Order: sequence, then structure tokens, then C-alpha cells
Amino acid sequence: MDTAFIPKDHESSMYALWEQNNAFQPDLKSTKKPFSILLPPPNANASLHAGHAMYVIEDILVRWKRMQGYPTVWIPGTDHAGYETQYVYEKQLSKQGKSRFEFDRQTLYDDVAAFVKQNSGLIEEQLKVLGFSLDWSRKTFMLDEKVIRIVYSTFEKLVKDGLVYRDNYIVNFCPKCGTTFADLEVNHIERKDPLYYIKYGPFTIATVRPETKFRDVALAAHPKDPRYKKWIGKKVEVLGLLGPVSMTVLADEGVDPKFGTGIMKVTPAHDPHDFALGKKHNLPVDSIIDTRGRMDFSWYLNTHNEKNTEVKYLDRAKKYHGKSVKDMRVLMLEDLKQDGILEKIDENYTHSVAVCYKSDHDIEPLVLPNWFIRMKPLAEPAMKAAKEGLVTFVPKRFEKQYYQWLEKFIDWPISRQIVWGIRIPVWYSVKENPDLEVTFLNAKHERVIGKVSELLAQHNTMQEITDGLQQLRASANAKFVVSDKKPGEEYLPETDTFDTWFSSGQWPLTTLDYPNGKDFKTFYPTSVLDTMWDILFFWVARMIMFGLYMTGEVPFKTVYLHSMVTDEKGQKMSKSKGNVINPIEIVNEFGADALRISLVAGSTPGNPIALSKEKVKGYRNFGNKLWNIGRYILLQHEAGTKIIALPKKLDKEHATILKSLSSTVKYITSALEKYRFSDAALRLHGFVWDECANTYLEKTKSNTDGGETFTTLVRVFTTSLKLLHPFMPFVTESIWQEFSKTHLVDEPLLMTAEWPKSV
RNA sequence: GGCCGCUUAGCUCAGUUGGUUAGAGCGUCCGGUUUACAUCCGGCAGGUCGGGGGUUCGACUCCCUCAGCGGCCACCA
Repeated sequence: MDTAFIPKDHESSMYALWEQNNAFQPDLKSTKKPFSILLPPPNANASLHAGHAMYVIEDILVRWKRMQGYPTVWIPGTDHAGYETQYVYEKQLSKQGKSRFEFDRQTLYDDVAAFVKQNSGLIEEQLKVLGFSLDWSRKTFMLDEKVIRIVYSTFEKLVKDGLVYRDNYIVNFCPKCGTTFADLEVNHIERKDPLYYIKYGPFTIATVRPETKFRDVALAAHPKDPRYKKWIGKKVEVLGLLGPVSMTVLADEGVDPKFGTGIMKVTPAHDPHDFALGKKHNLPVDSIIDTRGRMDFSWYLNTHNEKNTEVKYLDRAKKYHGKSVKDMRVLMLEDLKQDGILEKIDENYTHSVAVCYKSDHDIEPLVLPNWFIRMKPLAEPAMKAAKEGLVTFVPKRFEKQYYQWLEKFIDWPISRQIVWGIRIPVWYSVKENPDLEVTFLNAKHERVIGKVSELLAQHNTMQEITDGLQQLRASANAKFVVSDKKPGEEYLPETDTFDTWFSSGQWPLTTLDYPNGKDFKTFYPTSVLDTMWDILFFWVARMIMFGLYMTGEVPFKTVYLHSMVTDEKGQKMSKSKGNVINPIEIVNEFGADALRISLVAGSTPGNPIALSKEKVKGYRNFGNKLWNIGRYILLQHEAGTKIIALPKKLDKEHATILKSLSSTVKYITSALEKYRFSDAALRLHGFVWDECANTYLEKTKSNTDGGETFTTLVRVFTTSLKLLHPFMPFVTESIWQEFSKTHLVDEPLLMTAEWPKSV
């Protein structure tokens, strides 16, 4: 044995040893209650970051339960991570000077799939480096056939139960990414933007979005506002940049009299607040910005001409048409000034702006047909389950956050206008829906956009459209068929894919193979779900909802929300700050065991854990300490010291350490039961280093007895190895193997050795 | 604006229902070279537990309040 424990020399061979012994697979012969955990699936093309290393919590639980003799499984998998992945791929495309619009759906999908395949596998290897005892024979990828089958069956049930609907609704649309996002996926940032005060008939209104004024359909003021009370219900004439329009002044409690001038313009098509107001007052929804973020004046140009409109107005509409929102503001500012209706600009106005979480582009609220899921019928049982204690949260305070989000019942827009994901299994008949708008690449590889009936009437065939299809847009009331296969020749597929969280929200069902899989019957509901608190709503809440909806049972009984790993100063790691710690580098320098226990010791769930090299180094030294206690024992053994049957009556020094061992066993087991991993790690550290090594071992070095000292030390140490194994599997197993060679221990693998019983 | 968390030794943090001299690791300082380990051993120093008030026989722990930091949700026409 080397004088120091060199992790690199042991880690991969120990992992291989466990795998050879199928030690990661559950022992289903046991009649004890199964214990199961699902690994939160990392992105398939990701590489390991410090957050993934926190899954050590799961490994600790799983290794502990396995040693206790429960049929235990920890199932790995990877996520296709829908838009996250497509975004990375598109970035690569753009470096080559290409864009996704040059490809039909199928080609683009295949290309992304190849890209993911090329980059996947790394994370798996890295999880093994950390020593995670995952059952690789059960690994699942989010686009596996069985996953799609289950996701489709869930969707079908939702449709059948009336929980899926299509609607024109104001959604968060990112013009840069070309897709809708859920509220959760939108970031809000503080920003200074000009606030324009514009003369508006008899009033002045204040707005940051002057470009939408062309589609204002009403004005609104607070019903009690004395300045506007007399106008309520009246029609007013407003001279706009494109001529006079008339609209009604509405009363609404939602209008803040203190903002701007106290009266607002209502543009239901481009503002969530206005949209709601429009619904309430039954106002039309007229849009002026398209999905690429361009001004669309065709509604005006189609109905206005030289005969019925002033040339000045027509010229303006032509000038504005097709301009980006940004350019539009510049253009119209000149015209507002020219017409003398720009009163002033407040340049110091700060407000919060919705931006895309991925591209940082301003979110454009647009009214588009989208697929939605009704949340109330799903959320109510999910709340009830927590209230009844069927799901518990560690730490408890997150239960409140969980309720606060669920009880809003905000319907979930599940469709994304991207290809990388599970396509919504819906088909539209072109006969029943002649107005379907399709975008496709024709045989000459030209991009064609138009109504399907018109295209077919001209020279395009169904085959050509199907082959080159990029996107299909059906009106909110289009007739559709839900089916995993094409129902007939005259059908075109829905091109939207499910939000990633729609499929990952069914992870417990898909990994365990609901409803007839053996694993489902054995391991559902799973025991614990461990993840970070940032995806409590995205993921955890959705799994609970889908689990209850499909099976009537919660998917897991405990939700453990582990620490966020920060740098040594407690600052969030980020590429821009340059303080990202790569766990693989830490492992290379100090070993996986040291990293593992460093993440656990001194951390509490729901709070950040600061990771510093100094700390890891300290635990690397602890691993070395263990190794050397092992060496000491082996040297004694080689010198001929034997294990004996201990007499009932022992000298005080032996009795004391054995008593302390017994209380440590009890303490560790109870700490693990209570998810108090830090307590357990710190106690073990103190017990082994101080009590066992520095006190007992040192004081008994010169003992010459019949084997009492040696036997006691071996018992204390091997029991400690067992207790430490979930935390530091490599070094403990390495020592165990050395002991096994010389028959100091009977059980061939520490990993599957029996957990010490507390006396 | 609503909800939540954090503030304990120089640093990073524990401290389970209120109960004897408040703990750990790292760091500082002092001292140790015979083979288990210098990735070691022994020892010292260091905290009015963010400020103020209250409940209690007793408060780091419970309540109120103030301040600073952080998170989540909502949202600003």
C-alpha cells in the first residue's frame, strides 16, 4: 500500500468493481420495501457542473438504503432540453452563416439529433467519475420511444378530459428565437426607456410603446378619476399619424390614476394588461407586429388607397410597413413631431421589461393560437397532496412557495415553435381547414408561405408541402385529430413541439414505464426527489401534477431541495464573473471523495454551500487519514496480531471507544433518516479522526495484549468505513478491498455490506 | 407591491422542539523529526451570536421592530 491515498489509482477500478458485481442494480429478491430515486436528467449534450455534483445527496441516500438491505435503485437519464439545445445548435449554425429557416423540419431535427449524439455521453462518464451508483441498465433519454409513447398517452387523456384547449391568447413571444415562452421562462429586467407623452384627442397619454398606437381600440381611465369621469362612455375623436380614428373611453379599476396622465390607450393585441382589459370589455384584438418583430400595416394598406385616403397617410403606412419595432420608433417620432402631437419625452423613466431568458431579446407580447393546459384541475390535487402530507418538503418552507405558485392556476402554454422536442401529436385536414397557413421549402428550396388551399390550387402538391414543411399555423378554432400516426393523405402535422417541461414533468412515469412496466409496479411512487429549488415550479410541481393525474398517486414522497453551490465567497458561479469551479478539475486534484463530502459537510438544504479548494483539500486529507489508519491496522496484522473474541469485560479505554462507536452508529442512522447529511458527515469526521485515530489509536500504540486492542480498533474502524461509505465510497471501498484480501473483513464488497445496526 | 431566507470566531459555515463554560473546518500564533499519515501530532488565541425592545427562572433559539444582503412571485400602460 502506498503511504498516501492517491485517488486516481483507485477510483476507476473501484467503480469497475461495483459494476462487475452488478451492485448498482436493485436486489429484487428482498422482501423489504423498495427505495428509489430518479436522477434529475441533465441535458444530454451538457458537461458536468458543480450543481450536478450536488446529486451526491442522492448517492448517499441510495448507498445507505442499499446497505440497509432495501431493494434500491437510482435511475439515470438525460434530457433533450428542447429549446436549450436548439439554441446552442442554432448558434453553431449561425457561425457557419446559416439559419434554421434554410431547413425543413425533418432535416433540422435530424441535424440537431446528430449534434446531440455527438456531444452526449460525456456527462454520463462524468457522473461515474463522481462515484454515483446509478443503475445504467435503466437509463432513459427524453426522446426514447417509450417516453414519446407515454407523453402522447398523457396528452390524449388531457384532450379527452377537456384539459387541453387551443386559444388565441397573449403569449410571450421572442422574435429572435421565434417561439412562445411560458411566463416562468421570461426574465424581467429594470431598464430606462423614453416615456412618450402624446396628444390623444382631448387627452394626453403616456406610453413606452408608441408603435402600437395604430391598433388602439379604446381609452381607459379609473372610474373615480375626476379628470376623466365626464368622458367615460363617450366616444372621442383622435387624430393619429394615419388620420382620425374614434374610440370609447372605458372605466376600469385597474388603471392607476397616478401613472402618466391617468388615462391609457388600450391595445389588446400587444400588451397582457390591455389584453385582459379587452376581454373584460369585449374589445377587438387587432395586431400590428408580426412574429419576426416587424411592423405589419397590411390591414391598413389593404383597405386604404388614393381614392379614400390622404397621400400623406398612405405614404406613412408604406414607409412604416415591415420596419422593426426599433426603427419604427425613430420613424414615427419624426412624424409625431411634424404633426405636433408629441408633447414631451421623459428620458428618465425606469420600468421593468420582459426579456427572453435565453436570448435576452425583448419579449413581444403577441396574440397567437397556442395549445394550453388547464391548470386548475391539475393543481388542486397537487396542493391537496402536500396539505395532506403525501408529499413533504425539506426544508419545509418551500411548501409555501409551492402553494403560492400553484394556486394561481395560470394555464400553461405548452406549445413551442421549435423542432427539437416531442411534436404535438395533432393533425389538420387541409380539406376541413383550408385556411391553414404553411411555411415550407419547395422543390427549388425556396421558402414559400401561404394558405394551404391557395397553394394547392396553384402548383404545389401535398407531397411537396409535407416534405419541405417548416411551420404550420392553424387558427385557434381549427379542426384537428389527435393521433400518433398520420390519419390520412389530406392531413398535415402540427409543427409545434411540447415545452420541455411537459415531457420532463412526466419523468417518473417515463423512466419507470407507466402503466405496465415492472419498475413502475415496484418503484412507483419513488422515495425521494432531490433537486435544486430553482426548478421547483418548472419541474417538481409538474411531476406532482402529472403523477397524480395519471396514476392517482404522488410520484415521490419527499422533496429534498439541496444547496446551490457557490464559489468560496458565497457568490453564485457564473461565466461572466469567471468564478466557475469545474468539479472534474477538483476531482483530478483532490479526488471524488473529497469533493463529495465537502459538498455535504457544513451545508443545509435550501441554503447555498460555498465550495473552496481549501475545504476540499481538508477532506482529501481526511481520506488519506482513513487510508493510513487502514495501513496501520494492516501492518499490525502482517506482524502477526490476530482478531480475537473480545471478552465481556473490557478495559476502560476499549469500552469507551466501543461505546462511542455505538452512539455514532445510532447518530448517523438517525441523521440520515432526517436528511441531516451535514450532521452525519461532521460527526463521522470527528469520530474517526479525533476519537478513533488521535485518541484511541495513539494511546493504545504501546499496548501489548492478547489482541483486545487490535480487535477493538478493527471493529471500530471497519464499522466507521461502513458509515462513511455513502459519503466517501472510493477510499472506503479501497481500504475494504485491502482488508478483504487478508480476511480482516468477511463481506467481499463494502458497497453491499450490511449497514451497522445501532444497539 | 406580496412571500421567504440570511446576518454566529479573520474566512466559509453548523447549531433538531429555548436549558449547564456557543461548535467545526480552514487560517493565525506557539511547540513537536524514531517508520500509519508532515495530506501529520500537541497546544494557545479569537465571538457582548447584525442593532434595539419584549416574553421567560433562563433566548443564538420564541415575538415585535430597525438595518444590510439574497431569493421567489407579481408588475409598471
